[in-house]
Amino acid sequence: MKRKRIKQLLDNPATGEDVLVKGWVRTRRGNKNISFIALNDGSTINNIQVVAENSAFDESLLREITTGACLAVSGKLVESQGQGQNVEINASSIEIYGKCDAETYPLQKKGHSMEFLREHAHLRFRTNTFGAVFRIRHAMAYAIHKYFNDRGFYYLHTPIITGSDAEGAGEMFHVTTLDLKNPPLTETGEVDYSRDFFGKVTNLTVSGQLEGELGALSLGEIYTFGPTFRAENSNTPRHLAEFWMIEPEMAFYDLEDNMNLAEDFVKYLITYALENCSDDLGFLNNMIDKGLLERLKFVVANDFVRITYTEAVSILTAASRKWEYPVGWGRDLQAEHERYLVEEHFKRPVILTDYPKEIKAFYMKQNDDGKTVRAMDVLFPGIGEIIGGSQREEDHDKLLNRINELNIPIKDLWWYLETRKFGTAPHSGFGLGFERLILFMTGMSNIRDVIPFPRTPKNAEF
RNA sequence: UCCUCAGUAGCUCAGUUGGUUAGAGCAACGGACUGUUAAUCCGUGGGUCGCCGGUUCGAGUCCAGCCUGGGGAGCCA
Repeated sequence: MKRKRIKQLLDNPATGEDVLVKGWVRTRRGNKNISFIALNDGSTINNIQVVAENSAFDESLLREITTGACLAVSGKLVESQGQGQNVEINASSIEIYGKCDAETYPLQKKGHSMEFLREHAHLRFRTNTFGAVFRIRHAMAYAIHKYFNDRGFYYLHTPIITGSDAEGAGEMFHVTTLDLKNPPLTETGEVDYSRDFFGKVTNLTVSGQLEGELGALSLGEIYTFGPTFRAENSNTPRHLAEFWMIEPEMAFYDLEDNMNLAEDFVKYLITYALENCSDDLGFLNNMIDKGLLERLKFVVANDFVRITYTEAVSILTAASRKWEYPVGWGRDLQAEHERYLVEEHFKRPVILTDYPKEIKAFYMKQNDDGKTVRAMDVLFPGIGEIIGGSQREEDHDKLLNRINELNIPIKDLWWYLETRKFGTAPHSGFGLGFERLILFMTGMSNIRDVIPFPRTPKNAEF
């Protein structure tokens, strides 16, 4: 008999048929006559109830059906006599693939703290919460590719190892094959990277943007979706040392087009989840965050507020409120300021644009006022900046001047500058932090719980 | 990295001004129960009190250092 997924049985229950399911025991209840086994195979958050008449099975086999054990069960799918489910399987045979010693298995029938489960990341997939989170994570990854593919964007693979040290997005992880105990040295006593694997200093990428621009300036619209690495000593519920980022980059888009895309994109993803992950979202809404569904629907239904940095500073200055950090034109906005705008003043997602050039990256398009750049940050309730992007500076000389002002070594960026020399074009793009999106989508509160194996300072277990 | 809180049974926690043998609920295990839904009821076992020093007649409790984790901040996505 061919195995059926539990999702399939529950979605289209063909009662009366013999079925075969395989999965892991969530709980087993019963008395000396009958056993009820809740079985889950990961296809859905819902379990199927297996009913076994104890007299039909060896006592030793029944004893081994404990929480966590892996079973193959065949039997007839019937309407349930009990209240909690529509259908159940009357087991005719049970095979135990993997026993699970109840005395040493870390997961219990009852709830565990997120911290405890994080330390058991190899097993936490077996919980309802993490099953839901990682099914949603998958659905979002798929929806991202679908969104862009349907709109003529090309998926571009930008390098993970980079020789460019000029992206300026944070501390980088060094990549080397040199013997750290005994590295080759130059005459002046420095490490001689010309004898390293790539013949130069290399790092793990902090962004695929610069390479993404190269693709956009010929392919038109591209996006990247890959791992990103930051060696910052950040210890917060919103930061990872290894995370996934989506970076679309579009020729002929100005900042307005860029904002329109970002807003449409995020709303599409939320809508996709609402339509395709309702069981998992419903569970998370009940167990993790009672306001989750309401918030997701609200974001889809309402326009994002769009204001300039300068307008935001005015609002913050006028707010009758004490700031821990001062507000003033030219200062970067702090978390408390962003939170006020999103969660109190506007009570909806906010896109801030046209920041002072001093607090933004070198590649952003300079406005005519000489003071601001065509930047945009999309701020979300609860998680802060979910998207950061800009129109890019396409003017070769303006870009070169800015690079020189910031003392960025041109030898690392000659190829980037050449795109402005040969057939330059107005273009824009942004970066969306995938895990921050998943935080918002699931109502989870710590970013370490929305990536299967989090990498953070002092933690690379599993 | 800074601020702050915490670390006691498998899990979640209590533990009095420092004082004899460190407790509870849940889980596990044994038993009862004719269909259970985080089943229920009765019973049993289970401890390097994060680590290392110090103070003291005596430290889970007080002090110093370190480690780990949570929350907040910075950096950012």
